[in-house]
Amino acid sequence: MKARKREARSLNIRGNHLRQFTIWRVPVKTGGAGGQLSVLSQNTLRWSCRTSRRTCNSLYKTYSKVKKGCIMTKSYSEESMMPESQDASNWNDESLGSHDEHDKNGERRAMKRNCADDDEDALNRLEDDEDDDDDEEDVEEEEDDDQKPKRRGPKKKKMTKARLQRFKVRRVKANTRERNRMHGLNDALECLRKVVPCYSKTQKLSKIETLRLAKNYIWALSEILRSDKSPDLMSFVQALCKGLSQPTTNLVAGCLQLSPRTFLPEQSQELPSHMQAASASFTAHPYSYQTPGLPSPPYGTMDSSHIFHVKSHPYASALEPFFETPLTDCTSPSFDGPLSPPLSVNGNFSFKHEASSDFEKNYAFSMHYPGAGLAGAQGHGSLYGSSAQRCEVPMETMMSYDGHSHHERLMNAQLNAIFHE
DNA sequence: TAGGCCATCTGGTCCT
DNA sequence: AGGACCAGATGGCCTA
Repeated sequence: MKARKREARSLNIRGNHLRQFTIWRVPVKTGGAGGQLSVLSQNTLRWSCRTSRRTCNSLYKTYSKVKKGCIMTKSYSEESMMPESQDASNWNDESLGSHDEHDKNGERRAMKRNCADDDEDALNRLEDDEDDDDDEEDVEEEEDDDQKPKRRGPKKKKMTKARLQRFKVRRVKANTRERNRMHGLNDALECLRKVVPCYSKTQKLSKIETLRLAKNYIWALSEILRSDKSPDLMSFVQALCKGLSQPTTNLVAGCLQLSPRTFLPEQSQELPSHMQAASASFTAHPYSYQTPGLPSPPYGTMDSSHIFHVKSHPYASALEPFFETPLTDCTSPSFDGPLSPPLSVNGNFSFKHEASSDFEKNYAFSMHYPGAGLAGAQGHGSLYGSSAQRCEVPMETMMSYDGHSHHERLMNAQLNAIFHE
């Protein structure tokens, strides 16, 4: 590594005033932030970085290889404009390196790896640790009488070897439970992804976007029930996309074969007058539905590859103004992932699966599908007409529905439903 | 290089 | 004591 000896100065780190250590400026281009490799002592190096935590860690991994056998510590500061002369004791400080016997993070990471690979192996390793502990004295609670005020209340029991082992085993089991719990949560979220009006296997909605879209979807369906009339497509999609990030909006637009430009609020003033009127009929609501200003990830601009294209549609000419590209354009790259539940604003359409998919093998049925998905299955179905129109598929079936092999047919059905009045 | 998203670990809190 | 739940911390992966 090329480092330039810069200067010698004193520094106060964690109350320890270090004098006359050498700073090596590491040539890292971080928009003026940069990093410094400080030689605190003969065998102690310190990586300081005026960047974000993520960048600091990344850079640390690179520059920690500079001098093997040394104790490496690192620190970072989010304030990239911090003057160089500023005391680094204010920086977020943490210790790293296997040489640091107080390295809690290193131990945590090691435990993480063990448990992630195999809990049994981790437990075996803990047993090995237990063997190692036999050579040591019992671990007692850390006491710094000079540094910290004495605690009130009952003293903690001494951490005997047996207690330590039980603690470790308990921790491993708790990690397993927590992992499983999060997996269950993710499974439920995946189910939710499949019942909101936008689903793609290759471009999954993020967790937060899935929740936002689901909330919007529920609200939009509720509004339909409340007003007892079908909204227009534009206002419905507007309601769906409120507060969503640009990529998610694009995805929803793609699922509906719309151009996001035609319904995004910021572009609404550019819409033709009849579209604005249509939007107002749905968005002006006594509940004063508001999505708080949510930060949208800087994913970039609209990606036309997400836009659905259908081969033909009976309402193509009527829909033409809403679409970014001609509906008859079948040469454009098609949307990789279709909708999961067929989206219907009024829930009047029906479709039948043909015996050509994996889905058919497991779910042979013909049903009238109220686009509400969950809502339709649970209670909104009766509001969409006779019992014959209700979804009579068990919830488990609904939740595991996967319509990837029918996306074009479903899309046609959806559009048919949306504009069938 | 920055930042978003995610999985995982961890310790605290609450409840049984 | 132990399980469920939660939030913070961390590193990996990915994209702009």
